[in-house]
Amino acid sequence: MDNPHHRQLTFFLSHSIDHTDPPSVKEMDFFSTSSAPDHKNNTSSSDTNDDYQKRDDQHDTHDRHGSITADGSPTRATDHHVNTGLNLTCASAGMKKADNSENPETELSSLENQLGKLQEENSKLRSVLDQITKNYAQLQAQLFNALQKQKLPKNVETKIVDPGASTKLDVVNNASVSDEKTDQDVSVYRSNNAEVMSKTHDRDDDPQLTKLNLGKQACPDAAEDVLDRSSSQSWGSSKLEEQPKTAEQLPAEQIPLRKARVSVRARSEAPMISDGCQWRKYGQKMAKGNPCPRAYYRCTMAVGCPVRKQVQRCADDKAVLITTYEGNHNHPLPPAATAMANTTSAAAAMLLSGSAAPSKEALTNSAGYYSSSSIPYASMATLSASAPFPTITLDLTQNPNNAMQLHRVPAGHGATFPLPLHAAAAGPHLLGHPLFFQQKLPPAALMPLLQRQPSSSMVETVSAAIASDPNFTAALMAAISSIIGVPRSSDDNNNGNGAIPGSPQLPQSCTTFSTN
DNA sequence: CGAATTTGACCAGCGC
DNA sequence: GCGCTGGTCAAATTCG
Repeated sequence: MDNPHHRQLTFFLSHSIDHTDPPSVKEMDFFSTSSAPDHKNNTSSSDTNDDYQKRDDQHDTHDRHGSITADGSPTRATDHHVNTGLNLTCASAGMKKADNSENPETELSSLENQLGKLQEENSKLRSVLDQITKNYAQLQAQLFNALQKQKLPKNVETKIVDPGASTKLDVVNNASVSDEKTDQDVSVYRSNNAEVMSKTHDRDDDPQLTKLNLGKQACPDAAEDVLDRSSSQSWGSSKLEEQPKTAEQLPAEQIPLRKARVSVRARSEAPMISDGCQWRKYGQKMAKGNPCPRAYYRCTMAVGCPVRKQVQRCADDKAVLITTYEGNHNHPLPPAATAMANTTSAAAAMLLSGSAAPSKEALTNSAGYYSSSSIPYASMATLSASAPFPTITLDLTQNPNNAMQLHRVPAGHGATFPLPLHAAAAGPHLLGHPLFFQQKLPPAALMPLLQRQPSSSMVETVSAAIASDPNFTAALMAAISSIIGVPRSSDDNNNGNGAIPGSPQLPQSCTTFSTN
């Protein structure tokens, strides 16, 4: 919104580090980001997008000064004000000085040539990025198709009305998760995955979505798309909305998904963690077994936004704030809110896809695999069936060595399967990957991902931040989702370090490191 | 005065 | 059918 190019700029900048870029790359709009020497380490939440815009304006002003000189303005003194600390600008200034004795028209044509090269370079980068995104989406769609053929020999409709087909879930969730609807919905989700992928490009008629698709990664997009359906329909239980038909009455692709909830546990003294969204409290209840009331909030950033969240303090440890998100936003989000939304969407998508796929043995096997590996910071995946909805919990209350735990709480008995997941080290690539729990994905297939784990410095940085500041939760989400959702929507122009009020911002290095 | 919050009532789902 | 519980509504209240 404020700066539609910001995300893209960040992407390019992060890659320009490793390459010998032509000066043109540095001179592009990247001024706004690279010219701010304090930007990388800027931890001020007041550094809003407006500030970036102001900086852009200032640089534009400088550029205009330069153009004045290029036009042969007699006031050559403006050359001395051009130095913004940018190499290219300096080089240009130096070049101008060197060309002072030459014809201004020659200088102008030279600048035009450079501009042309810049545009050409930008165009190439855009096309490369677009191509990568498309390839990723295609590969993911193919993978889902392959998994479908592997695990869904029956056609979708047959599967939906076949209660006996719930054995997959039963393996995971034990006998208590024989919920037929859950199985149906999950099955539909899985069957729709490929369709979701393809629809990523079917929505190009939406101007805004077209922008988003330019650089969107398929995984989070698919997750959000799926959850879009889930949220908009699952929350349709409201009296104000039309009741969805039963599974048997609807075509497979129209069957609403089972609600997936994403719960975030974080230590915080504040009554509510800041996630960048605007919420309105609409109810409060005393929940059974917890002396602390549960507060109900709905998103008020757009009329009809289906997203709800529940906030409650943990009965065992009242310092722990449990925030449960449900649904997906139907409107553009500010960077901070996008971060959280991406994270919860990715987690929910992973839950939905994973709950249908993994077997107990698979979890155990994978646990054995990972626990036998030398991956530090292993955590656990918890399966339970007490919840009416499959719930995934991002536990940020643990010690720094277990900065983030992943608990899957579908239904039942509270059985715990050891599934080491080091979200910070193994990377949100896995955390947000719907296939992470797929038992038929050989461990070897995950190795490349695991090998991409960031250095310990990243881990330590995040972990230390979490340990030192409970409000870091939202910022961590921003960092995670900045990786999961790279690149994100055009209005997400804060390098993934959304301006979360009261929350410290992640060093840019985190995002840059993980992206590469 | 409008927006946000509080709080009791209401409804639906579920288990007995 | 009844009671319990979770979730939502909406009038009343509070706040800025």
